Amino acid sequence: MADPAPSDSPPLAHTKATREDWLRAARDVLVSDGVGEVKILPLSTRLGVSRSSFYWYFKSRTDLLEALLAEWEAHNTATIETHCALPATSIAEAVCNFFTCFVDPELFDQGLDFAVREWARRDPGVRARIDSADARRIEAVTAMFVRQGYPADEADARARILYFMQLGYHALDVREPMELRLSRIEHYLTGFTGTPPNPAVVAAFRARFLPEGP
Amino acid sequence: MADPAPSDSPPLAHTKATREDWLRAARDVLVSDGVGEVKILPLSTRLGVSRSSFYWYFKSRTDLLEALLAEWEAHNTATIETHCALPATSIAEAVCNFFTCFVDPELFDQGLDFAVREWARRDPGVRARIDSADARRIEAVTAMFVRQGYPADEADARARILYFMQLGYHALDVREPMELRLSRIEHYLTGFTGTPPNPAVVAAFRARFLPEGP
DNA sequence: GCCTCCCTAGACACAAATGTCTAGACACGG
DNA sequence: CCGTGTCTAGACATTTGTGTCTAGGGAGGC
Repeated sequence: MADPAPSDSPPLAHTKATREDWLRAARDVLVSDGVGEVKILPLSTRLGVSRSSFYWYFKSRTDLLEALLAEWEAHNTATIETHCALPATSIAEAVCNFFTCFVDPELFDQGLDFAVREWARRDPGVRARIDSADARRIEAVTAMFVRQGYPADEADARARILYFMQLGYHALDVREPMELRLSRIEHYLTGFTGTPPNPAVVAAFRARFLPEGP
Repeated sequence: MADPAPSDSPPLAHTKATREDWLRAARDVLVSDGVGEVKILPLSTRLGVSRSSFYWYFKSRTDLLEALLAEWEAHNTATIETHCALPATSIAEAVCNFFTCFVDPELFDQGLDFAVREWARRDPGVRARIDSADARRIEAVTAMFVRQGYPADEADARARILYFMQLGYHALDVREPMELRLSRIEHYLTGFTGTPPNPAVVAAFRARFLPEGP
């Protein structure tokens, strides 16, 4: 995707690695190996380019990392906020909207989120930024429960259970087939909302993520 | 704890850094900075010892890491299993027993658990070991719900919500005063078990972790 | 057809880490 | 009091990473 990338700087023919290439490669390594492994020499090897070309696009390694952080900051939190704000006729439907973020990797990049979280454990600056991101996300989920009629303190507790549980799921790096994952949804919804969900809502959610049924 | 460590090898007077010292220092770095930063040279500096002394106690860096992993494997999962198996007269009490693991850092080392989890993202061997640890833990929590009368499938879903949520809480690295944390406990218990808890159980749990009340 | 601007390669200097080897210090037992 | 076993220091060779500087190649504008 985005191969010709006709954004604003048309990549000259003899440009072997664009700024986006460096960023993408760095992001991949950040996710799979952690900040500590985001190193210029290996990246240059992977891109088949001289190491010194890097310094044309970035001032230093720190500069590259800052760019990655900005990318994360712009994408993930916004996704959660918009999905929590989506109109819903019941709490079950609202929670399903929330789930949607985490089912579609295009919407919420779990790997990136966790890599940044790990990074934050060592870097106070990153820590501060992720703290405010978490606060905004929990606030969005709480507001969702409040809109569906929950009292403020209960909404707060349920928002935390829901958001923390979702993070925990990713912390474990669970890899199970969508069918198994969806099979638990009634019980999950009951647990999260306090009341059994309307079967129609469950069916709609299932249908959205299991296009082909037997 | 275990300061004199009169196990089998009495540390000679001129021994500047014991095997335990190396392990402890390595564990600290693993928790705070990740596997990638567990390096012999910095450890030796921190211990005020020559780098080469390390090779007396350990074959290599890998050897040290394996020792750390064994330590984790022995401690954390066992703690959860025993606490889930504790006798309880209600589900609320049982869940409180589970919570106890995560309130007392002596029982369950959250930092170490997360460091290993992060490590597992890059090392398939570690990944396999943490997978089986997670399976055992979830099994223990599920059994706890089943013993309190929940049907198998509901117990499974509730166990996951509870365990994943707890991990998510640590993933966020939440740092809030115990009082605030305990203030949400009624709602948490209601959410996790499906029914409001007996006030006596809540009071007992609060009293255990807030010794001095106003 | 030449000039300029964007981008790249390669060399230099240097820092940090790993692992190996040799010599030796220190306590304890005979 | 002297050897042996336990631990440590320092030097060597090697690898991998960072950042800087200089020379130059290629595409497009004039």
